[in-house]
Amino acid sequence: MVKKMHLLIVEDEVAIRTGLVDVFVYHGYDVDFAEHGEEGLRKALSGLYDLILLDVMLPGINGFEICERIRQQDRYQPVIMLTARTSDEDIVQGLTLGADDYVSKPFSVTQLVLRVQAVLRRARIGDEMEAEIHLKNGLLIDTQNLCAGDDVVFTRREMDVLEYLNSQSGRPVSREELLVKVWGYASQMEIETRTVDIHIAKLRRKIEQDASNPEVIVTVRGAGYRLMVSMSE
Amino acid sequence: MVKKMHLLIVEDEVAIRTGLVDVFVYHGYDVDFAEHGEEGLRKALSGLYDLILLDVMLPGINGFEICERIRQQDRYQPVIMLTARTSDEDIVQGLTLGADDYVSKPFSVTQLVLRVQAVLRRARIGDEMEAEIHLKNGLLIDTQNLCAGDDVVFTRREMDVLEYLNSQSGRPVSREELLVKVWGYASQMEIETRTVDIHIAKLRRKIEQDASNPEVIVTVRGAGYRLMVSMSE
DNA sequence: GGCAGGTTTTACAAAAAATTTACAAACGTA
DNA sequence: TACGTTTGTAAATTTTTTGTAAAACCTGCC
Repeated sequence: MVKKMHLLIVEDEVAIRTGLVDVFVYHGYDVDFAEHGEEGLRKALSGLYDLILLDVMLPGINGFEICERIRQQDRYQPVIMLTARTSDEDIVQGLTLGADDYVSKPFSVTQLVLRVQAVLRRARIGDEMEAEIHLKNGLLIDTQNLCAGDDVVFTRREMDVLEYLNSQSGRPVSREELLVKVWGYASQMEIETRTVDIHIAKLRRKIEQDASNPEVIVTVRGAGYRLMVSMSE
Repeated sequence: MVKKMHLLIVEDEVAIRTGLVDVFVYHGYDVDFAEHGEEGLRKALSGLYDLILLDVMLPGINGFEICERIRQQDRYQPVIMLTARTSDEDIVQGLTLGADDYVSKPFSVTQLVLRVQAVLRRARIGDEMEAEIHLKNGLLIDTQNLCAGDDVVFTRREMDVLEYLNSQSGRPVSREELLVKVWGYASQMEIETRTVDIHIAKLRRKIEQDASNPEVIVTVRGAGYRLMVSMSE
């Protein structure tokens, strides 16, 4: 079964925003939105979304800035820019700042849906999971067989967590992000569970030299967990 | 030794078709082709090809339809769609109908070769069926005669399962994959049958020393079943 | 029809995994 | 130091996955 894609729509005009939300919900996406630049930036940087639709003209921080900031954090986060301006300078700027596509208002809604799908598909191509993960402490994880070494075996969920942490290469990943990306929770809902912590604890018992003094899955207080992999590649 | 990959090219324009055939033959593929939709559909459904290149604009049945029919039969059959149309409708339809990739004409030939390679790599094909399977416990399976040793005989279905597990050389294979590849289930719909487990249990009773402690067909919980073959080759 | 061999469903038990709960410990901060 | 917050984790509980016996179901055959 294919997991629901999570979109973030950053758009201040109410009519357009609600329209877009409806359309994408109708098409089966999980949709969250932001009404101004600050909120947009904060949510965009949370790592919770598979794709971000970004209006250029926003009160507060503008779309270009947000896009630039996103790129600083995550080179691969898909972003599509929306704008009323049609001048070529904008397009160029949007692209050089790293948007994956650029749609001018007024746009056809089907058009936009299609572009979103295209960008998501393209993003998935470079998304192949690794067969092996080399941890900082030398342990070699076999992601296919859910094991490491001769006597360490992982459950499906544990491996999913490891793989996701690994895919974010060294960045601390929040519990919320894990719940969305690994567990498939919808991003908006209030979450009240400790299951992530429990899984981290179990993983640590399996992969750390000294589980009470973790060196591979490091806690970044207030931010999340961070996987330390071998530096040799 | 790696098996030659078999491609099917479904394309009505002679120039493009022969060009593509030449290119892929040059790159070491076994290539067959079809000139119109009906022939394409028939050949595509034969299950003989590792990958199908499908033009969208065809006389008779169009590429989308063919793709849809292929998907009904085999969820994992790799398909790449080719099209001259650049309208977004095509893209979306191709994607929702399940093509693995989508290349717009005019395309660069190297591009296309690369995409083909990428899709094939992802599809993990390339293992041929063997006449004999040497199991880890020394048992020698005669796949032609559906037997092993003097008094172990297999049913057709049991042998198909064994052969498919063997073709995936040590990788755990999920129930779902077995249902698609061996039973021919097509759908992405929720599957609700225990028949795979039952067949595994029967196989174990025939090939394992101690069926309640399997060493040849190993369960990888959360991932599937994995066949352990003799290491001497 | 009845039979035989093979396949699939059903039903239940056992095992494993996921999650909640509850409490303790660590941390940041005033 | 005292306080609220975040994190760690043992134990209990719930849910899911797996194994398998037995019954039901095919399908071709006499």
